[in-house]
Amino acid sequence: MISLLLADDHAIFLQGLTRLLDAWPEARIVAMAADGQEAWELIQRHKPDVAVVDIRMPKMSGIEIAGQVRALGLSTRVVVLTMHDEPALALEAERSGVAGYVLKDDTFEELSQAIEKVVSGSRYMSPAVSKNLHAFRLSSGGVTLSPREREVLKLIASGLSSKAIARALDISPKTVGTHRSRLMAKLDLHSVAELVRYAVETGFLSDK
Amino acid sequence: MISLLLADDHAIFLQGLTRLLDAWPEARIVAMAADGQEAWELIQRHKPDVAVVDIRMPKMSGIEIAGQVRALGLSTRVVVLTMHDEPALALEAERSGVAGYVLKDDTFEELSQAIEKVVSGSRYMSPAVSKNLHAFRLSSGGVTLSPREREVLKLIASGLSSKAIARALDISPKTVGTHRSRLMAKLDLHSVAELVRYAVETGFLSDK
DNA sequence: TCGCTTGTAGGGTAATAACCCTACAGACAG
DNA sequence: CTGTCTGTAGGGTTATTACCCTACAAGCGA
Repeated sequence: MISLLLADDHAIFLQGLTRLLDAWPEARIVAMAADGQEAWELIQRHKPDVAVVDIRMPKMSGIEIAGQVRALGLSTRVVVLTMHDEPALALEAERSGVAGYVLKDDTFEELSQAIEKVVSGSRYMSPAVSKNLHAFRLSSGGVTLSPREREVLKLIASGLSSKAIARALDISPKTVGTHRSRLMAKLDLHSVAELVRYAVETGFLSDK
Repeated sequence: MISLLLADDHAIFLQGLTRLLDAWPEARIVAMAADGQEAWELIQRHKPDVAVVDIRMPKMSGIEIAGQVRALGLSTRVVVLTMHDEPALALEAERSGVAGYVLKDDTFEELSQAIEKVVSGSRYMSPAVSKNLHAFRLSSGGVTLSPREREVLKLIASGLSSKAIARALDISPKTVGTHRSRLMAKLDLHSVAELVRYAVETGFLSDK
């Protein structure tokens, strides 16, 4: 019997998912959470076999949870459930030690399969995502943004000007400009508008 | 017995919701759809009492469906289910004739209440949203963007420069600038970055 | 009819962004 | 220990944006 923790900030979704999993004999739900921090605390307390967590949650993202789980060497396997079929996010998840990656527009069968897969020790990625991820890697998209670049990107996407970002980070506006240029070069984007769109769509603002 | 149509592009969510509604004796699900267009066709065919639809769906948004339902004078009441507690979207929904507005982070009880409410002829809006909507209206946020302004906003958020937008719409870059200024004045935003963020977050790109 | 909004377009100026460089210290990987 | 990446910062130029105006015809609602 697989012990499960579920975390999602959308109550209706959580309720529905609970029903689906209740009807699945392989697993037993041992805890539920409505935000990331709560989920993380419950994982430490209950040490479930698998934690099924949303990526986009208040306080702490599913990816951060996976990072913590790995950092503390817990045996819990993390399966993230997300709406966005976003290669950049999937890459991020992979790097954080996420064991399973399932889309909300996959079916429940896909999810239960993922859960079984990850308890057996392997990784599972929704076919739709892995296909895109592959294409993404090939298309020179396998870029890694440095922590500082992420930080700057987040601020750009928040609507701050270079000058404002410079003040916020206590660096020169020229340095902000350099970071912006490098971001644009790496991502092959050519205007703030595109950067902001990229950031919002890949969840830079709300997730991390 | 209330007849229902469900539409959501997230299969897991739809499956979970189905379980929840199956266990609710008041209603019977007569049709389900995975995208907006399919939902709209099934509404015309089955004429359900209530259509519970996601806002953000491929091909056709829940708001567009509500508009069509009203345009054809169908008796079906539309309840939109959305993740985003976004006053601008709620206003848009209200104007399109949506009868109920429920957030995915409300509970199922909230949804069933909304369904009962709308069949009885009244409107239902999730308390969290109506609170924000009220604040939004007061805070001079009750702005209406003209069709042309929406169009320009969409292009700005797509990453096009004024010059490019001018070419696309076959108008002068100066006119684009005027639209941009008016958008910024109306929305109290002061940079493309903020406009793009606003557009993406209120779903201008993917929803409408 | 009067006022308001819309869509169009222009003249200005100042600030910012976008793109070109260079430079250098520290980290880290091969 | 040599090369690449990162974070820092500067000098340039040009393009674009942001913010001032004005203007006018069309439409719409009071």
